Amino acid sequence: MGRAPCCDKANMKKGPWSPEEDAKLKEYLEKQGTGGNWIALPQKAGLKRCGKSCRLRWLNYLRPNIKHGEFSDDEDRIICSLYANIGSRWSVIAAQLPGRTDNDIKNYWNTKLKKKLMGVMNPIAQRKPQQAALFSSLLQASSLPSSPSTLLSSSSSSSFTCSNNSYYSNLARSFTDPISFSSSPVSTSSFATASMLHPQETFVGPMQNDQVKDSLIMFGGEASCSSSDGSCNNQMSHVKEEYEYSGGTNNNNEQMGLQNYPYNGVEDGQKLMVSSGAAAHGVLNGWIEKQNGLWPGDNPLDHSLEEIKQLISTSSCNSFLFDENKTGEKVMYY
DNA sequence: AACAGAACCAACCGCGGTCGC
DNA sequence: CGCGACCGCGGTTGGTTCTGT
Repeated sequence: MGRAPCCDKANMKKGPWSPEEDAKLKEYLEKQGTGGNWIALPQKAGLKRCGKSCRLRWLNYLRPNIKHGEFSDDEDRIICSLYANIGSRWSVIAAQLPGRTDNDIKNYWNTKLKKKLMGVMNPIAQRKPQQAALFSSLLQASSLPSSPSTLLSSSSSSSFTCSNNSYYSNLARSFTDPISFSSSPVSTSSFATASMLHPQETFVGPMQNDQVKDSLIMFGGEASCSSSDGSCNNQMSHVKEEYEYSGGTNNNNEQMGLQNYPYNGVEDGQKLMVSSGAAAHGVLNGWIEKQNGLWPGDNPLDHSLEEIKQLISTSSCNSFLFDENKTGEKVMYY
């Protein structure tokens, strides 16, 4: 019954690997391979290490063609784009970056890239042009549609799936308090909702009340999606309610067409809050403002979605496929 | 120069899915 | 079919290095 015990942990060495151990492991793996069994490997290789530890050491450090050091701008964009799409699935992201390990990318994201992005968010509210441009670039790198209305009008209500909705909430999570969201499940359970804030509504967040002007539009992650097929139709009612609350008009149809949702009518100077569900608890994330008819991601000088796709498609791994039919935007499968 | 705090990153831990018995 | 080991993943920890005072 069952397999043999894994390893005697009491006799296993832990902590940093010595050069001698590295050499032993590398030599063994280059000659013998894993043999499909990491657990038995350390004994065969003469190492007092757990098989899991050996595997990790090999994958993250000893494996050939591992790339260490600075991440390039293109790598940054790919990471941002994929994180916005699929969340913290580091192994999947790593598959798009040859030579990078999931651990490496995870560390890079947690220690540098996330801060880089978060550092951009506050100045956005303060309208510092240079950083706003960077934010714009990152939004575009994240395959953000040219405007919220693009996202919304491209989806019929019945096909308003989590794949679409995770898009904003995952992006929002990129900018949000890691304590609040780092442990949140990713794309399939998150949902971006939207609401028009009533001008008189009390609003607690980083912005001062006097900054909250008429017709603020809020995007935010919302409760988890419970349906087994990944669809979030139950959440549509939430959107609908908030829309009704906002005083807007809708067609009273259960399958309210999202094109009726008032993002198309957003005017210059109105702001979009990229946020998460925790906004209700006072955790906000940042603001983007429509100016001259454009959202930050509209800058025609920025990388297009096609360029991002190209970047990804020309990388070594072809496990990703864009499903153009589902959203016309950015649902990815692997 | 010494210390404190921040940043970095390798390694560990625990969980969920898979598979062998 | 059920149990339990194995595998791979993402989150977290803790030691080391860097930076500022």
